[in-house]
Amino acid sequence: MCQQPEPTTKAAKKQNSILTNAMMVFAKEGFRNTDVQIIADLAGVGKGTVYRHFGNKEQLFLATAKFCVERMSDYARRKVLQDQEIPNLIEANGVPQLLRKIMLACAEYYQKHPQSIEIMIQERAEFRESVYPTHLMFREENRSGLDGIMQAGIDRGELRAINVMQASDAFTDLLFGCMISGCLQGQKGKLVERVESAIDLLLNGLVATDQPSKT
Amino acid sequence: MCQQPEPTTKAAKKQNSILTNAMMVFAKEGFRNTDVQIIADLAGVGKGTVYRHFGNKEQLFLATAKFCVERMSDYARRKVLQDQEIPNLIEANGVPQLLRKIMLACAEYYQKHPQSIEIMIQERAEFRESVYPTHLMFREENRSGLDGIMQAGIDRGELRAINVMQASDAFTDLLFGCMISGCLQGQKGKLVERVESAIDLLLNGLVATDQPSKT
Amino acid sequence: MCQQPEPTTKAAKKQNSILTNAMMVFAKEGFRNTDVQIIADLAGVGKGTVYRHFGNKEQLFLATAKFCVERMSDYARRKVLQDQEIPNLIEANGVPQLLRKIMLACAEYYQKHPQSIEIMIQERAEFRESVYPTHLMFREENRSGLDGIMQAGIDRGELRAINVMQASDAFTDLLFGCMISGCLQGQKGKLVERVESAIDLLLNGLVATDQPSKT
Amino acid sequence: MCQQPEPTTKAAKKQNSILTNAMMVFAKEGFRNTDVQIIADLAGVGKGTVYRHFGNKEQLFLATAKFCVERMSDYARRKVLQDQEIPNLIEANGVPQLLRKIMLACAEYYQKHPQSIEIMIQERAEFRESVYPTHLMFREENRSGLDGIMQAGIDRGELRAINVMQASDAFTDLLFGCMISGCLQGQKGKLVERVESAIDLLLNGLVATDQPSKT
DNA sequence: CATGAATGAGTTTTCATTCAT
DNA sequence: TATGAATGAAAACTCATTCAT
Repeated sequence: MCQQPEPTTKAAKKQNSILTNAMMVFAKEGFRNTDVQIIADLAGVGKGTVYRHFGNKEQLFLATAKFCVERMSDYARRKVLQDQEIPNLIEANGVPQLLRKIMLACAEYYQKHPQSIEIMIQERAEFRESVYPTHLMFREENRSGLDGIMQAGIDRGELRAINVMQASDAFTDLLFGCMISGCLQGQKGKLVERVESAIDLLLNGLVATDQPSKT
Repeated sequence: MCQQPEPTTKAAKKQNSILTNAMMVFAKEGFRNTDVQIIADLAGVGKGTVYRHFGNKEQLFLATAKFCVERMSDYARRKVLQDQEIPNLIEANGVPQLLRKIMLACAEYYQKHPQSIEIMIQERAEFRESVYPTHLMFREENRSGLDGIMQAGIDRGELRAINVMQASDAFTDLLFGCMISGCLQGQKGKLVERVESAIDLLLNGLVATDQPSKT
Repeated sequence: MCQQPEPTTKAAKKQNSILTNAMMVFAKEGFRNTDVQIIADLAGVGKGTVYRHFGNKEQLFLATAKFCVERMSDYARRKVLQDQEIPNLIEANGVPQLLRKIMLACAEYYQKHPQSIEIMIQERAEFRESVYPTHLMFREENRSGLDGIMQAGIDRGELRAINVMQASDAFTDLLFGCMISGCLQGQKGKLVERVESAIDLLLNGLVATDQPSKT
Repeated sequence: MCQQPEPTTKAAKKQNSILTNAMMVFAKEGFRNTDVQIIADLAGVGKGTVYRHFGNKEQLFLATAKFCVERMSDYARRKVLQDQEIPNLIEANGVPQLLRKIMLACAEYYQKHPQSIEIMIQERAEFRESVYPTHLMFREENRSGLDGIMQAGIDRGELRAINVMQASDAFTDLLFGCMISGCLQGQKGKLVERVESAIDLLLNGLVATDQPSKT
């Protein structure tokens, strides 16, 4: 389960090999530090072939970033949905638990593939506003999903009557922050743990709930 | 109030001018994309002078990052403390409010100086684990302060009996995430707003507190 | 006769062209004074091509030095041997005459190609002990030949019972000295003459042979 | 005995210190590789002072070369003459022995101060024909002396009736060759030995003197 | 006179991109 | 279609020389 489907055509296999190796090298060396020749060598193709397939280094990188996000997305979707529909999952888990599962699924993927984190950072660092970052596009696409789940949580009385968009942002920002700052100093292996703790705090809050009585 | 003290000696002024311009250019172009010549030109000095002062491009960048973090730190300290002691502030504001103020002070600085955010991202992207990132060192230095405030909050019954280290991490990760993902697409001007909303959610939680009664 | 065989493949021709021009420029300007761009321009290739073929300036220079020594070696070998075996030559000429011919063949080459002398000096000046100089390697390879001829001379009663290694050294040192100090002030055209005179003196000695009778 | 007289005035001492350190650095690093700053630092003066005294790097180097040759010359003169006149020395030693002593005195100096050899090579490599090399000027100045001694040797029947100029050249060329090629591979300590053997061969010749009997 | 900070011309080297085979 | 040799623009860095203090 949770395996990537293998590409079938020969051309697709070659593309896949290039992207896989590009991911490794870009993650290890950074975008500017990466020599396309190295990627071509690792993929076992000529440099010209890389350019034929992806146009230029920038597009190769962006394709790599997209590749990473899609793999993450696939992984999380399979992991969370497991062939069920969102409403069923809400019913079965309750919204808070479902939100937790979604975040943890993402964290799990990134913990297994820390290269994806590097790619994401490289993309942000190199392309800033000039290219709409792949992972933000991913977030945008999935925002409505997250927003919908949150709204359901409010409707079901499981969540406070918060602003769903702000809450979605807080969720993803928190995930981001954990990934970027938390994966240094050998902490890469503890990403899931860190995200879990952070999400629990976000769900339940830091302030003592019997606080009002104090007033 | 909240102004940087100006450097007095001539040499310090020159260093300051180089760093200020370096900050602008590195933030705009990214580390690898920056030609040191441009910084020298903007600072009104020869390229040799830049190298004389900072050794090489890498050290120039790291000095710039340190410069940014120190300015942020000074700003937040002045803004939050206002010549008072932490215990007094806790007494006067309560812990949740104080935590809010600290985060907002940081957010305010970064909203005013979005270049600092870029510098931070560039540092992470370029130097990864090889150099202990300046902003993480800053965080490390200040962690004990944040931890202490949280502990006081628990002792005072204002915060739940959470793990203070995890909570500190969650706070800073959230701030990070907001800065990095939120400052795109013209949202740089809304950083404070975004952080404010996120911190409120983290403080109060998403889950409805009267939830148990529903069961 | 005594012509270099031309390289056949296209790649070899290009390498040859680069080396030939490198020899000219290095000899004229010196190693440190030479801009690789100039060599590339003269060879009619891009600078990148030069680096592609030779790695860096240092290796380009060392390849040039090797190129020079090999050409000299080929020239001298063809000139002296003329398709005969050493023993035959000894028989036909006698050892002193053969030694003379060898030295003169080398001198002839250097007189025709004074650039080779410059390259040799540059190599010694720039790389000192760090790289085992090309021409010393050449000497080492050919020492045994020279030693053998000398030993034959002693055996045949043509040479005094000298130490053959010391004598070989003296021969080559003398050639060296003539080349380096003698090729200044327009004396380059007289190298053969100078070597010839010096070798004759070395062969026959300066001291009057009827000297003993004076005692 | 054989000590350099110390400079007396303050300015002269400073010049001397600069030259001594320049000799060390130029010999170790080569002319182009040497940073004038290093020399200034070692001499304990400002870089400006070096330029004030010597004009530019080239002139500093040439002054250093001159300094080296003069020290060598002084050393050899003191060592050979020992307060006597040339005619007396000829009378006392005979010409062949005197020539030997002269060469060995030079060799001794260079063996003690191999840096001087490097300086000589650097000068030749860097300045070629453009500047009349210091050591060749030295040779020119002393040629008449050597020529005179040789002529005396011929007149006294100690030397064959050779061409004295050619013989002088052969002597110095041989010394040169020994110095330049012989002082590699840790052989610097054996320079005197090598020169001694070479000079003996040059004096006595390689060809067997009873050769005529063979006819 | 002495100093050493400032300068910028000059060089090496890399690597994205092209295009002839 | 695939290749990889060729290219040259671009950038980091050095250091001889100057000159204000």
